[in-house]
Amino acid sequence: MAPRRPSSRAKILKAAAAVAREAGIGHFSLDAVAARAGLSKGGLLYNFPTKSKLLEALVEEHLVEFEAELSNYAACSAGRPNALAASFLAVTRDQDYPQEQQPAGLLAALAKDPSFLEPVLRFNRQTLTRMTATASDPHMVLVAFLAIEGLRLTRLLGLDVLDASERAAAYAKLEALLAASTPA
Amino acid sequence: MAPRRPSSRAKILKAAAAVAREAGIGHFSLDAVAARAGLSKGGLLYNFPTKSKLLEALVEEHLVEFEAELSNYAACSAGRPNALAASFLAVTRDQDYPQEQQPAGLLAALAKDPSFLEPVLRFNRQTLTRMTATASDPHMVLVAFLAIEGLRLTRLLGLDVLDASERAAAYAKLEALLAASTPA
DNA sequence: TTGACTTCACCGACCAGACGGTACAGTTAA
DNA sequence: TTAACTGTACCGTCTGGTCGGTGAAGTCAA
Repeated sequence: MAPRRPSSRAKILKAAAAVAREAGIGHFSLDAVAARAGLSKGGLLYNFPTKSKLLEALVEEHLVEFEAELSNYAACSAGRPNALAASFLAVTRDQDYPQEQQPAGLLAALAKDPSFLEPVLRFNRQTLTRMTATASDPHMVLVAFLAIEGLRLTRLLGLDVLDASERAAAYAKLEALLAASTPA
Repeated sequence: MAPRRPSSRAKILKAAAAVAREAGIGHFSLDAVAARAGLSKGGLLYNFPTKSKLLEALVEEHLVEFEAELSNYAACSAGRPNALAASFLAVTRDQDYPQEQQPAGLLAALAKDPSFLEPVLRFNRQTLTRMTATASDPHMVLVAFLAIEGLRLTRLLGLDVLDASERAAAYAKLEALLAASTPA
């Protein structure tokens, strides 16, 4: 599991993410990744013996990064009601990047085989379970989770219809709902 | 615009949707669509001169169907607060199909070229504008819209983590929030 | 009526390029 | 020396798209 030469692997993963974003999913080719990483195809395939392994690693990397990001925010939200949901929201707000910076690797993986997203599904399920476990109003947390996923996924797919002020309003409203949530 | 022989076009579009669902996006090939439609590739390309045109039509068809569905529900919601949002929610609830019945053609189109989803973006933008225009609490409607999109997109991508009872609870909570919404 | 001609809808062989993956020889650091 | 790593050449497959047909139906002049 531990890479012997982490620099190559990391470089490749970064290049792969860039290719997925720029070339578009569906044009995610090994040649493109190798070229982008400043590497020959042989070198690429030495590090990732198949395209599937590369996509798997890309999904894995994204999850690890996101998890780290989430726990960074945990401190700020600690003690507040619905702390985890508030962190999830805060991460999403602060990652409000334009479409060119989305983790398109997830989509490239999906295009190859939907089952590559199973780790994401497990992570989301676990996060949701933790979020509702301590919630004063679990149903409100469900709605908030869905809204946040709505924000994240519309962004990922380039289907984000909210303008900047609407997004800000949505974030604020969600924060308020989470902070004030009591069973209806 | 009006097809001279609608039967072939309709048959092909149906087959294309089926192929997108069953073969998975990324394996959406013209040969597969032609075979599924009981047609030669030549015949397919007679009706849709390029793959792009086919995907375009697939997206268009989906939007038309969804729009019709939405206006079917408009009557039921008429008069209620946030009528359009309520309809949008109701359609989403009643289309709570398993993942095998999702409009995967949208993803196939996305894989080929993200700009194929622009009509969807326009439609969503328009729907959201109409939803907020008459809302007593526009920010609540924003949140509801995002939550519904969350439901729809997680479903589409196979990332739906809610179990049946949670989904039911989420639908109910959203209905309640929309029905009772007054400015916070 | 009939025969020449046109259009429509479709067929299927074929092609060129892209792509994933293999084979293997070379290089370099320990 | 050896093991980790890289580069290059190549292969087979898949796939979108082209192209020359084919039969059925219709049109129309003589």
